[in-house]
Amino acid sequence: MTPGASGGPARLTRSERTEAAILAATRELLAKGGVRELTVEGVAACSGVAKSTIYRRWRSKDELALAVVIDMVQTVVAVPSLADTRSELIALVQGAVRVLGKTLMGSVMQGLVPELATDSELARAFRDRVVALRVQEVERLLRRGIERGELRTDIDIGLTHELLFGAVYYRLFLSGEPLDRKLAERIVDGVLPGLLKPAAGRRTARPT
Amino acid sequence: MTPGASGGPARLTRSERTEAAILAATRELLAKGGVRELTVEGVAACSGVAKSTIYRRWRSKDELALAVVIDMVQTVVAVPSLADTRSELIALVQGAVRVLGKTLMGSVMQGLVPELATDSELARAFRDRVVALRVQEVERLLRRGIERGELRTDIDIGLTHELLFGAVYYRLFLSGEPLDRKLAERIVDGVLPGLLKPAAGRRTARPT
Amino acid sequence: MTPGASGGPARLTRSERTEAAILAATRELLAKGGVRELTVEGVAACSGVAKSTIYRRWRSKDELALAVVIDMVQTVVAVPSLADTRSELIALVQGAVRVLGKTLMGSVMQGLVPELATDSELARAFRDRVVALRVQEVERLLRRGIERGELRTDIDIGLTHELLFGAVYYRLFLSGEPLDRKLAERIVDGVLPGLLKPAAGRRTARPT
Amino acid sequence: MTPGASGGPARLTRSERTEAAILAATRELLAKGGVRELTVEGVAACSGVAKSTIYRRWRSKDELALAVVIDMVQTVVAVPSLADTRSELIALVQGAVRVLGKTLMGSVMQGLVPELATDSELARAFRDRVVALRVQEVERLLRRGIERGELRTDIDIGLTHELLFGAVYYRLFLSGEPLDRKLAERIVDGVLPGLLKPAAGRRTARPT
DNA sequence: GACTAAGCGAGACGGTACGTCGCGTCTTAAA
DNA sequence: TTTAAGACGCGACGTACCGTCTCGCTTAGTC
Repeated sequence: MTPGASGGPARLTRSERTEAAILAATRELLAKGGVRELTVEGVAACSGVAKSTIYRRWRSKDELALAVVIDMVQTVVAVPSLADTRSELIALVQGAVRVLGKTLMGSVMQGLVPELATDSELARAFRDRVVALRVQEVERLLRRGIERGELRTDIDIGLTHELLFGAVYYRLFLSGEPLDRKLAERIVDGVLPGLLKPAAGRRTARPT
Repeated sequence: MTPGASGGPARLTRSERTEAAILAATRELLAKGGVRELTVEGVAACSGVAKSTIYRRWRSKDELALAVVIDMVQTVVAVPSLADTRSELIALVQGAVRVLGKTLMGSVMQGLVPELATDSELARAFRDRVVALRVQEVERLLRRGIERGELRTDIDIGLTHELLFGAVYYRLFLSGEPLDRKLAERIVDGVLPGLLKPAAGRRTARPT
Repeated sequence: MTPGASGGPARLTRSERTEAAILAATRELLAKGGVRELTVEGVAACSGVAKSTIYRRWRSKDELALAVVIDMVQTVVAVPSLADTRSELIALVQGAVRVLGKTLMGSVMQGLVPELATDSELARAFRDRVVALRVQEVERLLRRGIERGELRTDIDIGLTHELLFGAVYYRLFLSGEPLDRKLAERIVDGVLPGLLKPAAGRRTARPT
Repeated sequence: MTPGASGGPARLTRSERTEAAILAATRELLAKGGVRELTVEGVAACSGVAKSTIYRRWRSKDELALAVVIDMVQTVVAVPSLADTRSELIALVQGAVRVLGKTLMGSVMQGLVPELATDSELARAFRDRVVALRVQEVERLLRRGIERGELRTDIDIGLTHELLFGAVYYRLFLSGEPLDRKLAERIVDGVLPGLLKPAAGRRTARPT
């Protein structure tokens, strides 16, 4: 096929091909070994690219890793409309459980934690491009639940989001418990009572 | 009579003094710089101890860091008996919030995450010596609440523990929201409804 | 025109400059201290080169030392034609006596002995590049003597070479006797009778 | 047997047993590995003796090694009277060839060279206790030959000793040629002509 | 269609830290 | 009180990557 031929996928310039190779190699090496064992020399060898070419594009190994990681992480699947809010929340949490437990996203996130702690610019990017999306999705589902009359109107959306996902990441990062199929349901059932419209005469521990 | 047996602090052997110096230096260097910038050579220089002496006690830099970290982390403050379970749970969570937000424990825990992911032996140690303590404390409080008649009898203790602490660590690790004074209370109030004894005719989302 | 191509000393590439610096430093440090006290770190510091750069070129400290040593040793001065074989042999041996006794070659050779014993590859290199040259030179002189009619035709060249130099090295390595000016002459006069053409009726101890 | 019982081999004190164990272990480790791979820690482990006990007796690793080596080396077998001087010299040289080629004495001597170069006290000990014995033995044989009328009366004994043994050590240390059975004979036949009584009318290259 | 400068591969370089080994000294507990 | 066991300070080892730096060789674009 001649260069610039229409129809097919745009012919990539050398520079673009190079960048793609680097990113692919980085992803591959992240998969086995995680951030901890990722080395620039490894990426260079695996991608057939010179080390200097990598450094021409990313200032450091961490920047490269994080570019890839952020790119992977920001994929968020919107939850379709289901019968009730409980089902929708379970679907949402289940999505996170699955991607963290079954793909390399889990180890990627583990490696990401100290980077976020160190690099405030990265932390902001992560909040804006990843966390915010999750909050929005939670908000969307909760608002729908409120409209349906299922949920209280004074829900703390940010907190709910933190409870739902916090428990998942707690397993991933610290407790080491498995990310299994029942987890999402249990989490939602633990959080949901605080979201539901109070029944008449319902007893509560909240201070008056 | 054993030398130094009376009165003052027990006379330390050289070996003990050495170990103490290493740990102190490690703690100091962890404080500024975190796990990321901790080096064995730095610890050696700072503690006035030979590198080989450090390696005689810990197999690697990570093991040293983690020994210190685990040692710091496993300090769990038992929650005293308070008026009600809500107050006690808030006190428990507030303890974690404070230590993670105000001391270097926060950054230490951030650095710990990828280590736990990599080193399964360490992960087990962490679970046994840190997570398990937390679970026990949650269990103690919840059992007391059940005995008092405040709480349901079929509580999922593990899940509760994950919800309570998961949200705290989620802020620390990912969302970057501040670990402030109101957090513990909000978390507990988000989780508590699922723990309370159901009032008669209470509406629930749980499947029958 | 290539930079520096005309006239002056050829412009060296960085790599060449580096190698030269390493070798110079090694020679300098060998001079004071000998092989025993030579360290790669010392060479690195003295040459302003990184340790890793040294290890990129030589597999170990010994290899470096020996590369330099071999390089120094393989300088063999060809003996010019003199009046007779005796004078030529004396000149040859005297050359070895002088370089071993007056330069640092002596201590270098002392340090070389256990290396040769340990490293068979090195031993081969030494035999091929140093010993062989000496044998050749002895052979050249002896053949000339045979052509002149001075020497027997059935001389054992290898043995002669070993006798001539063995005595020199024996002093250097073991007996500690000085390598003085008369030594070469005495050695040659001890060996020469076995090389000369037998006079008629000459008495010999050799078995028939 | 009760302590101090007379008759049997003297009961060794603990100190003597310890020393013997150290020496035995040193000899054993010298056998495999040579001086180069001899370590004090190895000797301690192999002899079941504490390192500090070794250092109480020898100031350094080298001293220990050399004590053992010297002890081994100074074993010189006196050559019995044979038919003629040639046979006796061959027997003498053959003794050295055999012990250097077939036992660990060869590698021991190789390792000894740089030590002798470094440690002048050791060098003197070696000369006095080893070299001198060899010279004496050569002298004894040569004097007998002179008395028999076989040899010239103005023989340079020291030189002869250096020629005879130098060639052997030259092979061992530098040329790497095998120490085989013919070697001693060839060496002696190379040196002997210079020792024999000159036949009448014999041609010589010596200056008048 | 040749020319040129930017981009690239290759990989050497100065560094920093790693974890190891062996030295010779020093401490401690036991005999 | 002497010794065995072994921890200690030290210094060098050889390795792995870091991020920088030359080098020629492509390879697009410009004339």
